Amino acid sequence: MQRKSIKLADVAKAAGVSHGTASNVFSRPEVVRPEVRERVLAEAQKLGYAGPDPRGRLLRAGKVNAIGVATAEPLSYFFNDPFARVVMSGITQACDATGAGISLVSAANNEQLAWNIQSAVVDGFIVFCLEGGSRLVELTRERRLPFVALDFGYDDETINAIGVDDFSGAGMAARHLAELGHRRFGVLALPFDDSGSGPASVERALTAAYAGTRDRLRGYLDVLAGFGVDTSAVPIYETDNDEVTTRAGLEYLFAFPNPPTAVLAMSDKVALIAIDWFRERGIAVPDTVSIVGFDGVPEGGISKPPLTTIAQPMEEMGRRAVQTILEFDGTIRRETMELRLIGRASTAPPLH
Amino acid sequence: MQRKSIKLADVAKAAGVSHGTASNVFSRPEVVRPEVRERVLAEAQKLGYAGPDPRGRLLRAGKVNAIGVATAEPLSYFFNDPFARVVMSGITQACDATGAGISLVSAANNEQLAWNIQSAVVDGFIVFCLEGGSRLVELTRERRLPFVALDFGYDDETINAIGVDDFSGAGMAARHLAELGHRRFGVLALPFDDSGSGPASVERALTAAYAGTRDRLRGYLDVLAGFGVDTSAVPIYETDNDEVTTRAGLEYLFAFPNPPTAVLAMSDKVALIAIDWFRERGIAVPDTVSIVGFDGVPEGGISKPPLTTIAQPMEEMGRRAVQTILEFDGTIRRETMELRLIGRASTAPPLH
DNA sequence: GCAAAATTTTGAATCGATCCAACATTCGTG
DNA sequence: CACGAATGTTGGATCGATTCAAAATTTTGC
Repeated sequence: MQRKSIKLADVAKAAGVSHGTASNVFSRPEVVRPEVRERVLAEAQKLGYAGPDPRGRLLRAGKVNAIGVATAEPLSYFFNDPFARVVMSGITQACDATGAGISLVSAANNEQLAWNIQSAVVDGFIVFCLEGGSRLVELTRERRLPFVALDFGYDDETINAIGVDDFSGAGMAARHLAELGHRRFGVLALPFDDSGSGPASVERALTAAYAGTRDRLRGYLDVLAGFGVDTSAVPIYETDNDEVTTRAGLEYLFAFPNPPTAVLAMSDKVALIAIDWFRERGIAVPDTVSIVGFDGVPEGGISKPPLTTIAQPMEEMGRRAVQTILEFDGTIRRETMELRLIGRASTAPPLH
Repeated sequence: MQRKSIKLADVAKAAGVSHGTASNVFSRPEVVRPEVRERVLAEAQKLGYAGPDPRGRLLRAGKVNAIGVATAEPLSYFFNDPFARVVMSGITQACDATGAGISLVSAANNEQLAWNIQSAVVDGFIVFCLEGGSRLVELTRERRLPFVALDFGYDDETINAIGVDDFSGAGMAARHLAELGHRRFGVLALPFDDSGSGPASVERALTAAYAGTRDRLRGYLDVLAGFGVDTSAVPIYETDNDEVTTRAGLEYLFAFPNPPTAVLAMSDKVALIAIDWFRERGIAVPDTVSIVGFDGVPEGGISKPPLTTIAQPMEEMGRRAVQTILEFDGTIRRETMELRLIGRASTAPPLH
């Protein structure tokens, strides 16, 4: 805009006062004599001074009053993914209440991500730990700012985390179906590690790198075993939590001679894709097949049929995350939030 | 964390090099001898140095590589409002492509807002101009950074803006209904100014402070007049674009002895609330009443019945906004985006 | 072995503010 | 009028880095 940007010192000089006084005019106006204040303000106006540059202020001030929200997904994730959106909703509530700002941090490639995390001007980070979360956590840790991992997919006890009890949550889903009378199951899993999708053996699944996925699977199988199901025969398909791999997973599960009467999906997203797939093939839900999701996203309430699911208190998690950052005092805080079975119309007793 | 935070100078001293060299180790590693680099890095590690503080860097560097997105609504608006979400989706796409970050700026009260805008560390602003937009624009203008107003609700030719042709868009909606044969209309308007909701006269509406609302109304009436409708008799209700006032508006419109067969809603949000209201009362849409919305939010595609609407290219607007900021060269850019009628099942010829 | 060229390192200047101890001025009061 | 208190103003120090011209060192060429 200007040839060279005006700074506070220029204004001070023009008004014939010290820069200290000029600074006071803007940051503590009551301390300077009205007459002088007017003069400085007038001069600032004349020079086209844009007001104290936050960069300068920031350097001096301790805190920024903004928190960073980081993910390894592209930025659009925050606005398009249902889970993220609900969590963000909770985060914004807490930020609105305390007047804190939000910086969205993310990047397409890893290098960008590192840079973006290193250069975010924030008081702390909330990290969405999805696949590849551990790298993100390392990057964030290096900033040595308070940060909290959301949805901890692994068990590093040295960082703040807010997560859920995947094991017992999955158990609730399995028990719900088993109590309805189901005995033939299929599992649509989330990624076990970075290696891609496909059918998975129980052994592989139980030694998965991603603790969240692993615990959910353990939760399923543990309960099913209690109901006398031969868990080693339960087909498991590892999806990428996307449409293509979920559909591939369904083809796999329903190619068996004795297909499942109940599907355990590790995310609502996968479950909703499955419901579409069933409809397309004329497979009745819940009459022919029951399905339970995981997460509790709003979309699950309006699908046809509405989805039975294990709901995470997403908004609450977002709010807690902000609190954890703002109130951080050096002691690690790890919270496990309650999961809740929401029984809707996608589950029913098996026909036979 | 630390008693006192480690800075680059400390590391430099510890490693026995100048701070200039220490700086190079981090920002241009290739320029310093490997041996020295290792030593500095090792020392940094030992001291627990968190890497160059972005605040310091920022002061020196010209640009921040982040853009601010501002609104007078609370932060949750960005994640809960359908219109905002789709626009944000476009904004994030453009930011992802260029590697820019996003800071969300907003505040519950006006004072906070001013402060937040003044202290946002960004290269420019995208301003969501809703009600109260002009104050927001003034605040932003004072920062003397590039900024672009989205959905320009008023006609200040001195600022960048990306908007739509409200007049002709509204005309499309009205023509669609008129051509179906409708002659009795009701209008659910957005706010005309800050003064609250209620029935509005045509005169008041046509002199409204908010140009967007005014132009949409003019667009409706202009076309309707062309079809021989007595526009002075068309009931208009000013809503706050929320549930309560929309329902009040519907009570008003449908209390007339000869109620409308077609409703012109100035936003999809209002239109979708209306559809709910109709269903609750057993009023068939589109058989008894047709309704056209405005905006083209995704929800309109899955309502029952799906909503006929005037769609704004929201994602594209978001993308353009980012470009406008990043490519700003001092020349004002005002873009008018194309609107498009999406005909869906909420409109049909009147029964009689 | 030495001058010239290439590579590294140095340290002062700068970015734009805020803070604060010291100094200056004004005011009230006996 | 003098003195202490109250109120305003000053300018140096600081926040934490980057930059760049100049100085120091190493390498190259002959």
